[in-house]
Amino acid sequence: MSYKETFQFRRGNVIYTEGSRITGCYCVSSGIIKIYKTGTDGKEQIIRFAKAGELIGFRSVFNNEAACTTAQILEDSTLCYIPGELMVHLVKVNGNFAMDLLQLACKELGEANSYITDIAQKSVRERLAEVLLNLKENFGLNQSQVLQISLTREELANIVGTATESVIRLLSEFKEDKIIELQGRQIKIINNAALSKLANI
Amino acid sequence: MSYKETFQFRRGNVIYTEGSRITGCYCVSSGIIKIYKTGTDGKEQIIRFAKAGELIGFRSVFNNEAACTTAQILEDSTLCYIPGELMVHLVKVNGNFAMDLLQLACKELGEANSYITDIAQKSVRERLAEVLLNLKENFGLNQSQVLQISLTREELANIVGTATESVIRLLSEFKEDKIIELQGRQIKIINNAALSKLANI
DNA sequence: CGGTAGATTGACTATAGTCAACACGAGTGG
DNA sequence: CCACTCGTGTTGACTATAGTCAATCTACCG
Repeated sequence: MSYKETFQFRRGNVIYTEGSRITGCYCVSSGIIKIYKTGTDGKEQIIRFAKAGELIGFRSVFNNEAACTTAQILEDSTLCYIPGELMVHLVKVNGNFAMDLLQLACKELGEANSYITDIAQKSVRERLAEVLLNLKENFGLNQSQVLQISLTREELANIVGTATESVIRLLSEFKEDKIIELQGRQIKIINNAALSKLANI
Repeated sequence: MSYKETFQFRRGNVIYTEGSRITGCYCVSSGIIKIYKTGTDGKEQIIRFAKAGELIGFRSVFNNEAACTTAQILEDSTLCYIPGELMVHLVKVNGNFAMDLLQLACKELGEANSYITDIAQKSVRERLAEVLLNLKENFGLNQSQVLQISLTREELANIVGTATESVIRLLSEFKEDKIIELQGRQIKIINNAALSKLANI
């Protein structure tokens, strides 16, 4: 694909910033990207993570608007850049490509709607349990049942939509109840059923 | 357009229910539709309203999934039904149609992301103020500055993501502060600037 | 070895949810 | 015509949940 250029990025690098113009999207070859919005008081709200095979930045490209989120590397990544004009061109001439993208956008929309309902209606405890299950679903566990994504307590709080201290207290509680084990940022899931129950899904 | 059929619906009618299969989408000719999800405890979370010119149900059609929301008539409506196969066909053969839909999905996605951040980070007071401003933006005011959409207190609560009683108390507060006036379900906005300030946008 | 970022804990507070009682008006059926 | 019910709105009292602030603690890094 002569149109694609690949780039390497390291943890902490910012791919694009909320409010900036972007000229294309990126397809993730490897690594993990954190996509977040910044609230009025400066607090991050993590919207989602993107991993290998996923596409970021397409919303701004199609709407021809400034980015409404910031994309930052969580784990060293390789990304392919795809120019906006190419994306638009492909959508216009290739019906299947258009359908794929539409399905992608609709999938994210469905997830966003669930997220809204959860944040609006569930307790922080329920949401944290659910977030752990989602992370397990998306990133899996290694052979020792440890979540294959490393997040600070603050980042966890910024997914759940709560204060860092609340996450810390709840994680300790889950640990007390033998649902998880903690070792620094490593979170080991030992009682999946209990977690599902806590999440109240 | 021989493919289109139009239907009349009355307040309270349900167009489709969360979990059900739908075979096409509806384009709103007139009226207002309430789109909501039901949380685990049965509480409605209103995701958005659709009014004349807007399209509902396309997410399920493109993803070929059960509906993830319920669509219910808030104000008597006329809707055009568009079969799913036609939508998919048009996306595949008409590049501009595909782009339009993609832009629509992306627009909703951007709004959903903002909504997530707001619910996660703002207080109920701020969110209620913001909701009133959004309703004004989307449905306008009549000549007496009254919001052109009539919602129960419970529905307001189900947009904001809070308890009915909290909405009632906050509306009374806004009234005390001469920001709005209330007459049953009619909400008159008298101090827009104060409302914006409260919403902390 | 000092410095820094992140993690943890305790104490306190505020925000918002719950529960219960009551008000009010629109319809309904005796 | 009147009692009644139902849905909605309102208010008060209480409670619980979660946020804030401050003090440490820890690990890692230069």
